Formats: sequence, structure tokens, C-alpha cells
Amino acid sequence: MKKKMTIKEIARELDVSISTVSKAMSNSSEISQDTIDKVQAFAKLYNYKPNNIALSLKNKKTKNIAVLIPEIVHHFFTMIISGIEHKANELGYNVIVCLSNESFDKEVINMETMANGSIDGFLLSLSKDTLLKKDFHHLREVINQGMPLVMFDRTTDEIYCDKVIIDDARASYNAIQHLIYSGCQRIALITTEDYISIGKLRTQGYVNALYDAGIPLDEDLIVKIDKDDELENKIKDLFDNQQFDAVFGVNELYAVVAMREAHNRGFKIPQEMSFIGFSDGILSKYAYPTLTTVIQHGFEMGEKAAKMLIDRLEKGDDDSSYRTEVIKTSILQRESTKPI
Amino acid sequence: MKKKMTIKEIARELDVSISTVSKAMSNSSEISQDTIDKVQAFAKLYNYKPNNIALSLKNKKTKNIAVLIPEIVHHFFTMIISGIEHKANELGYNVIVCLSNESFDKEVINMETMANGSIDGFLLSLSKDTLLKKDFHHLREVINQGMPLVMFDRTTDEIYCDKVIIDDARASYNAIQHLIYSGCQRIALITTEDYISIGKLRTQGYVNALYDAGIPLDEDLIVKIDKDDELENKIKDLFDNQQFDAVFGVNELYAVVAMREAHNRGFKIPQEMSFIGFSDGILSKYAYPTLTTVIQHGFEMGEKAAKMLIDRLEKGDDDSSYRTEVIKTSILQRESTKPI
DNA sequence: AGAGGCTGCGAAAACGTTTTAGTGTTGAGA
DNA sequence: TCTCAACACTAAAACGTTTTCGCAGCCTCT
Repeated sequence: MKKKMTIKEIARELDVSISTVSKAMSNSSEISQDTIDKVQAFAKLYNYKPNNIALSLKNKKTKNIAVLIPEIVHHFFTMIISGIEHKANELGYNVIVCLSNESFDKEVINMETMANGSIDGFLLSLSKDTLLKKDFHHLREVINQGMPLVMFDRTTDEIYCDKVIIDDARASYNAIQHLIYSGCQRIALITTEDYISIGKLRTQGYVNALYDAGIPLDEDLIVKIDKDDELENKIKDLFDNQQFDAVFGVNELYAVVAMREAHNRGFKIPQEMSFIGFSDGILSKYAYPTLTTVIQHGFEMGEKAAKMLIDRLEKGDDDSSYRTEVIKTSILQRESTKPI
Repeated sequence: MKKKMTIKEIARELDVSISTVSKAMSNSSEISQDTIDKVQAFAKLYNYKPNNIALSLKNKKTKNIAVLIPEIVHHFFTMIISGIEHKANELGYNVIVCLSNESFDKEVINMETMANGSIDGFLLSLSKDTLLKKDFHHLREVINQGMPLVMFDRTTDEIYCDKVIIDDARASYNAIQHLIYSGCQRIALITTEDYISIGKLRTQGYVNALYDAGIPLDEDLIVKIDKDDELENKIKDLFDNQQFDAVFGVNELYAVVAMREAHNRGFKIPQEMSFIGFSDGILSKYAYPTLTTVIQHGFEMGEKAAKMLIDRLEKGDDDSSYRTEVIKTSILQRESTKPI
């Protein structure tokens, strides 16, 4: 086990001062070419690499950013992380991943343990719990300490900071419009409870699209899911009690499970019943039939969020000109809807 | 924006020495209760938190561990990460996620940038590229520097270190046995090329199970996939040219795609044809019909790997008594196989 | 009253680096 | 020969901690 080389070691071995070594390593013009060569050769030989922690302490920069998300076992979030990691690496940053598991407490703890010098900035998507509690003091605290924070996907209006979001209302509007154009009239909606901003916005898009198309809104066609374990039963209820010719699910799971129920009940898809999901995951891609879906471009969202954070870190424009970037969605037509 | 509180600040404000503050914060017996109270009250008031970087430098410990994986957009890997994160957090460590994207070069670069003080140890699953090249110098280097390394899932025999693996051969043996017990005789195998140790081992389990059951091996029933984009065609070829009553896929995607092809060709599942996949992802769960699958317990694997690494970090038993832990698999019977 | 032992605190080193502000030697110009 | 600049290098501070050692002052024994 080789001992770790430090500048100090090199200085001692080469019988020069610490400062000389440091400057030689950075090709400073203060140092003679002879010395530079000597030092760099020695450093290379012994595989010297500057200690990152020492650099961080000196520069007050860690080149680390934290991304705090509710869950990692979700295609959309992993795409976002991929995007973040990709962009961050490109710009010389490392990514520390923290999971809140949808818990307010864990979100707070994670932010506190990270905010003591370990990282330069935060990338955050709020937990359900936090959204419910509407308690954002931990975000305020971090921002007050001067640590940049960029929120993505699950955000709140109560905090002023950079944000990257999907235009959920529009995306959902487009999906419904797509169904209507393809000839559907009675469109069921499977969504989340309203405290998830995403569910609320997507519901709104649904409502607006129906309105603009002159189709009356039927509340009985809207199913709100709180916990995933009630999903199947609520969908069965829907099929038992209502008639409809299309289903829009605010995520791919909802759509796929509904599609399966339709399949079991002998509906022809998409001739008798059409389906659109949200978020282009593996489920949509390999469902039977394959699911038409709203693509959220998670990778791009991650890249953009990372870029916004790092820009703020490096440009340091604290002039609170916070921006909110909207990631466009698109519809990927597959087998579960009729061609327009 | 509040200025960051440091020990130095507190010392100055309270007109005591730096050492006194430090000791007071840790309730040292050297300091009078009066002073302790005074210091702690002040610290709390100004929300003092010790700077992690300074601590890292002093202690030569960062309380960070890196996990380097080939891909994050995979259910199995996200489960592993969840497990790692969970255990690491429990033990007071943060997790830095690095992605190699199956590239040897990125794996090397990631390890080098991490190994300069940023982390205390590595959790690693090898990239395909590295497995192909069989070049492990970067691992040796890291180990030589005295940095603990725990490999999981995709490992190599050429490197001595702690490992956590699935007993792939046995898992696959069990799956095939399951099919045989349920009455299947001609079982197709959809696997990866042999350089992926996982594909190789699972193939071996398949071979052994057939042998032990006295079923002759038919090489034509084995399909090897290299790139995912050739998957569908190779499966179609299989259906075109061979007859069989069961399919075992070495991951869930292979099994699901094959099942879909069977579905399209009108086979009754599982009566006429059975399917088993590997790794209990979302695809298996929501496939139609739901897919019987070998559960790998990724979360547990992550937890165990994290624990092994942290144990080594804290106990510091460098006596090279490297262990290899084997995570047991189990079979989750769903709709795609006949009950035994 | 002197020796010894607590008590409560401070000075300084150490972790590994960069950077600012010198310092000594050399050579050239006056 | 004196001065000044250029050159090549070094000393020391700084980043924020912890920890070892030392040192007063006071008390208690004998």
C-alpha cells in the first residue's frame, strides 16, 4: 500500500519549498523551467494527485452538488438523474444522491447534513409529505445561507428560486386533444389527489381540453388515486359503473393498469377504447399493446436543472433574477390510440 | 444572506479561545459548565454547524462513499442504490453516484476523480466494456492506495476484494427446475453474450438443470443477445424456426418481449407456453400476463454491499480476509407459469 | 510555607493546498 | 561602485477543525 503523495512530501524529497512545488505544478512563470520539469517528473513518477478536500477547504468550493429526490425507483427520476449526472460531469461536478422517500423529515435531515460544506448547491424535487405539509422552512434556510437551490418537477410557488418544470397542464391538454381528434368522446381521467401539484395541473389540462372541445365535464369519469394499492380497485369500480371510450392516466402505471383491465374485459384497443399515459417509461414501451404516451424528456430536464445550478454557482449572479424553465413535452403515438 | 458561523467567530464574540469553543461544543470535561452553556447557547442561536470539509481534512475521512454503476435506468440497479443509500445513511454516510454508461474509459476517469480524497471507499459494478477488455488496472491502483473497494453484481475473479453477488447459476437452475416441475420439456433460453459473467452463469444453470432432469440440451433453443436492438428479431427467428413450451429470459425485458411475441402468435400463456424472467422489475409486475420471475433482492444486495464497505472503513481490518457474500434469490410465481 | 494536584483555559500544531508578500542573488545601467 | 530590476525561490497566512501540551491560579496537605 503506497503512501499518499502530498506536496509536502515532494518538497522534502526534492529539497525545495512547498510553495515552489505548488507553483511548479501549475507551470507558474515564477519558477524556472528546470525546477518545473524536475517537480512535474517527480510528481508523475509517484502519481501525485492534489487532495480534493484540501482544495475544497481552501477554495470554499467542493465541486459537488446534491440532488434530493423523493424516490429513485422511477423511470422519470432515473432519467433526470442521468441528465443531471451527465451535465454535471461535463462541467466538472460530482453528484451526491439523496432520497427523501417522500418523507418531510428525511428531506429536512438530508438538507441539513448536506448544507454544512459538503456541497455547493442543491437540486431538489419535493416529497409528497412536504407538499402536503406546505412547510418549506428548510428551503428558506438553505437559500438564506446563500446556497443556490434549483427545484425541478415537483416545485412550489412559495419559494423563490430557479425552477425547471414540465408544463403539465399543457401536456395533459395536448393528450386529451389527441384523444378527441382521434374520435374519442367520453374520456376517463385517472389522476392523483390534488395536493400533488402535478396531479392537479394535469387534471386542469384535462378539464380545459374538454371545455375547449365543447365536451361536457363528467366528474364521475375522474378517478383520484392516493395510494398505489387502491389503484386496481378504483379502476375496476370505474369500469363497473361508467361507460367511456378513452382513458388518460397521469402516469404510465395508471394507464397500463387501466389498459389491462380493459383487455381483461374484452375491449378492443384502440378500436373500442384508447389509452394515453404520461412519462415514457419501460412500461409504456413494452405494454401490450404498446402505450401512446406523453414524453416528458426527463434527461433533458436533468441536464437543464444541473446547468442552471452550475451557472449560478459559477457566474454568481445573486441578483435574484430567478428563472423558471419549462420543458416541452411531446406525444409518442404507439398502438394504444387510433391514428389521427 | 447570513454569514456562515465558524468556531473562530464564536470565539471572538464570546472572548474565549478557539480551543475552548471546540471543547465546549463537545462537552469536554476540561471546560466549566458555565462556559459550556454560554458557548452552546450562542452556537444554537446563530445556528452554528461544524464545517464538514474542515472535519474531513482533519480526520482524513469524508463520510462519503462512491457507487459506480454502469447504468441507472434499470430497476435492479435502482433497487441496489436504494439499498446502499438506506444503509449508508443509517450509518452516517453519504452516497455519491457515478455512472460509467458501460464504458471502460468513463469508469477509469470516475475512479480517478473520486480517489483523490473525495470519498472513503468504492462500491462498484463493472461496465460491459471493462468486462470485455479485462483491464482492471484502475481497480488495482485504488486498492493499492489503501482505499476499500466492494464489488457487487458484475464482478471479476481477477481482483481480490469484498464482493456481493447473486448466485446466478443456482438462481437460473432453480428457475429451469421450476419450469420442468410445472411440466415443460422444451425450454428456450434467451441470454446475453458470454463475456457478461451474468449471462454466462445463468446459461450454465440452465444447462445443468436440463442435464440433471435428463433433458437433452438443444443449442438451437439458446438465443444470445448482444445489443438490445437485435432482441426482437432474434426472438422472431426463434419462434419461426423452433418449437418449445417455455422460455427463460435472463432479464425481465427478454422474457416480456418473448411473451409478447408468443401472445401475438396466439399461444395461450401459460397453458401452451410458460415464461420466467429474471429480476423483479416493474415490467414483470405489470406485464400481461404478469410474469413469474426470479427475484434478486437488489435492495438487500445494496444494503449488504454498503455494510461490508463501511465495516471495513470503520474496523479497518486490512488483513485481506476478503469475503464474498451471496444473496439468495427466490422465485415469485405469477401468471406466466403453470402452478407446480 | 512549600509541594503537589486540580481546574479551567489558551497556544500551537496538524490536515494539504494556494497565494501573498517577501528575500537573496545576479546582472545591467549610471 | 552604487542602485535597481529581474529572477527564482521561500515563509507564512489562510481555509475550519481537533487535539496535545502547557500554564496559570488556587486549594489542600503536611
